[in-house]
Amino acid sequence: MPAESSEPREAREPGAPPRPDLLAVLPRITRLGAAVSRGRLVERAAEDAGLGRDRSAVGVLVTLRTAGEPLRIGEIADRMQVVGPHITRQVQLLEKRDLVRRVPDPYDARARLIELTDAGAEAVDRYLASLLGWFTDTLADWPRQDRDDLVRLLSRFADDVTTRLAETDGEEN
Amino acid sequence: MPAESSEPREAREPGAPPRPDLLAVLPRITRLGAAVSRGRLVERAAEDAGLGRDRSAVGVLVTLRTAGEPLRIGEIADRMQVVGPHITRQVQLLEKRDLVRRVPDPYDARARLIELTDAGAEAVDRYLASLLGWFTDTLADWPRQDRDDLVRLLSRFADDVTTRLAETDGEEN
DNA sequence: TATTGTTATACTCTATAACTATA
DNA sequence: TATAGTTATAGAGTATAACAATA
Repeated sequence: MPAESSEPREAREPGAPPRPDLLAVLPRITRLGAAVSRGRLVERAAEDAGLGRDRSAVGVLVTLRTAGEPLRIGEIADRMQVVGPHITRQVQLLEKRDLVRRVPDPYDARARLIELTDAGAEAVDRYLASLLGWFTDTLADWPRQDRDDLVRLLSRFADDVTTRLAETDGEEN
Repeated sequence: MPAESSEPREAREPGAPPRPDLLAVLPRITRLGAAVSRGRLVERAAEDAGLGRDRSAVGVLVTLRTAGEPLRIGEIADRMQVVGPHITRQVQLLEKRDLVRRVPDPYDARARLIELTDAGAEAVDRYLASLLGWFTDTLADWPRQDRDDLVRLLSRFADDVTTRLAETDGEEN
């Protein structure tokens, strides 16, 4: 690993050329995002799990599954970073397919809690097993240390970016 | 690989069961992707650089910039992983704004090469400096070793996933 | 006949606006 | 009056189909 010398941060003026390694990462990340979000991997995992082709609806199920408890419409929307009406429609479709159900919120009669049915929980578990299995297989040849480092650093990176992004977006108004 | 395709999917039996830390990474990555792709960070960087709000068009400019040379419509589409007609329209819009121009392809009269104008090159450089600067700032507090590891591992991960995804998508047809 | 690109059209995902019911 | 959710509508981004020109 060549520990090339580069100057510490903060020496960044507008218009200054970005670091070459960052510039090289950008197209890779973009391609990765496009391949996963528009490619057939996710779609096929969803179909194999009996979830059909609706990516947004799958997102709702995964959100409920990782939450581990019933959530309100607004909470799902927040976690998925989309607006409420979008979730309303997805939940309606999922309800028709008996993958989720609505139960009253004991603390607020305006709201309903969205809950996975048994069928929904089983389907989303099959989906996650398939998808995560694919990534596990992809990383199978990596040294354990590298895998652990990737998971650790990527998690921290995602958290840092999300946090800073929320601040940045907020202070603009 | 003649690949008996009666059971190509769901080839996930032995190997490695999905690890819990992977399950924890998934929502983070999803949120990161949503925040970057739908949030205001990219949009604002593009506006500051004088590129307007059109994300796809910005993608075309970045693709040309990182390629370092004029590209054909089909080549841009391949690199962005979208279909040709989409690029045709983006390039038409960019041409109207004098950010790119078309020049004849000396080797094939059917094709044109798409080339950044000076104005286009300057704008995309401002955009990239702004965007990458934001990420550099976000990583500013990280230990040097962690930053280097992240860039290295994330690049390799993106390459591995993209490669394997291309194989997987391909063998399905 | 195959390939490059364009035109026209349709679909998916998500947002905004206006509204209802409860707090 | 403010909040949770719904209905209806609009927009951005991308795909598919049919076609033109050149190889």
